[in-house]
Amino acid sequence: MSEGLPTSTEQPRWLSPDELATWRRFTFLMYRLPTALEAQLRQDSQLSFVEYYALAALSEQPGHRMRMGDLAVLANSELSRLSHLISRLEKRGFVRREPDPTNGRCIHAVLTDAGHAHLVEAAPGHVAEVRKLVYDVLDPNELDGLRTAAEKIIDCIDSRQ
Amino acid sequence: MSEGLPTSTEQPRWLSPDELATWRRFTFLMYRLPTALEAQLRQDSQLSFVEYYALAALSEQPGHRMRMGDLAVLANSELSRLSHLISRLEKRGFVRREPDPTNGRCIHAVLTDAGHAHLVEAAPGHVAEVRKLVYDVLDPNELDGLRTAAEKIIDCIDSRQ
DNA sequence: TCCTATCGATTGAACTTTCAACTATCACGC
DNA sequence: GCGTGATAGTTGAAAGTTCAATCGATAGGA
Repeated sequence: MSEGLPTSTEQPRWLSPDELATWRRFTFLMYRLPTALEAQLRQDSQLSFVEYYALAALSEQPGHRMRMGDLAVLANSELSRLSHLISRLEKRGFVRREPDPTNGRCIHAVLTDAGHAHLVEAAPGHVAEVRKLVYDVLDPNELDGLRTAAEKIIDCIDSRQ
Repeated sequence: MSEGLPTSTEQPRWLSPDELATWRRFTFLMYRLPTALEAQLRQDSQLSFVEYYALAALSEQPGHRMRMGDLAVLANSELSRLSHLISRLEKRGFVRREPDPTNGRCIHAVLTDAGHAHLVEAAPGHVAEVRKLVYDVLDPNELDGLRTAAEKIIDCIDSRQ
């Protein structure tokens, strides 16, 4: 059913045609942009979007290491998903697991040298793609708007538990 | 690796700290918003985001029917994904397949009465969620900016094949 | 007419994500 | 010290997606 035309007798606050058009463009973007970026990453570096950002997050930590739970937050993943993902990266030799000496419950994901090297190879191509698809296309004003909008929506989601 | 600090000798056009911050917020949004919307849809209507928009697209067509390929475009899916998805919806009685009499290669996905009824049940809750998370949060100016930004990025992606 | 290429769609296998159940460790009150 | 509950992470199965192979229908040329 179209969100533009009420056919139920329930809530009356449907989207206006204009709002609907914006929504369609935006959902399309939320699908297409990740797809486009992943295509480049897979092609050139055999990495998915999440894998790249997991490695990237590790590379920014002192000691190239991080607790699984913290990494899950940075990589926008649930713990279970991250655990599987790290297992796969471990098999490829990009990451290893080490127990946290200060807390027996915690596990550190540690970037290996091979993993770091792979990331260093992958980063320029990925960043170039982000530039081409986003930063070269929007002017600073539009970028700022995007950031504000993103922050507002995220705050709203966060504020509901 | 951080996109903010070059460690490779290749391309020099890294993101500035400001650009990087914007990018992080935006990727976070691209993950969180669909997740939040899907949570509501699954909870209240046992539908995924794609399933909802596939049913919605069908409901807007004359005869509540559409060729698989066209539906794939509207639902932001590849044909294979859509084929599996329609099979699942078919099992639940929301959709059926019919051959296209005008072209033996084509198949129509047809919304059943049960499927339409389910969509009518689902729509108000979903639209309310979109309102709450997006339209109630952004002012018309910001919405407009979002739309322009989305259009520009999509155009850019489309223009590269 | 036949041969080939292309199109629209399906299929099954491989892969990834999700979900629920489980293990192990720690924190706290008693 | 000893249960009880919360925390951190893993695991396996189920669900969903992606990829490559396939199949039938059609279009276009020799």
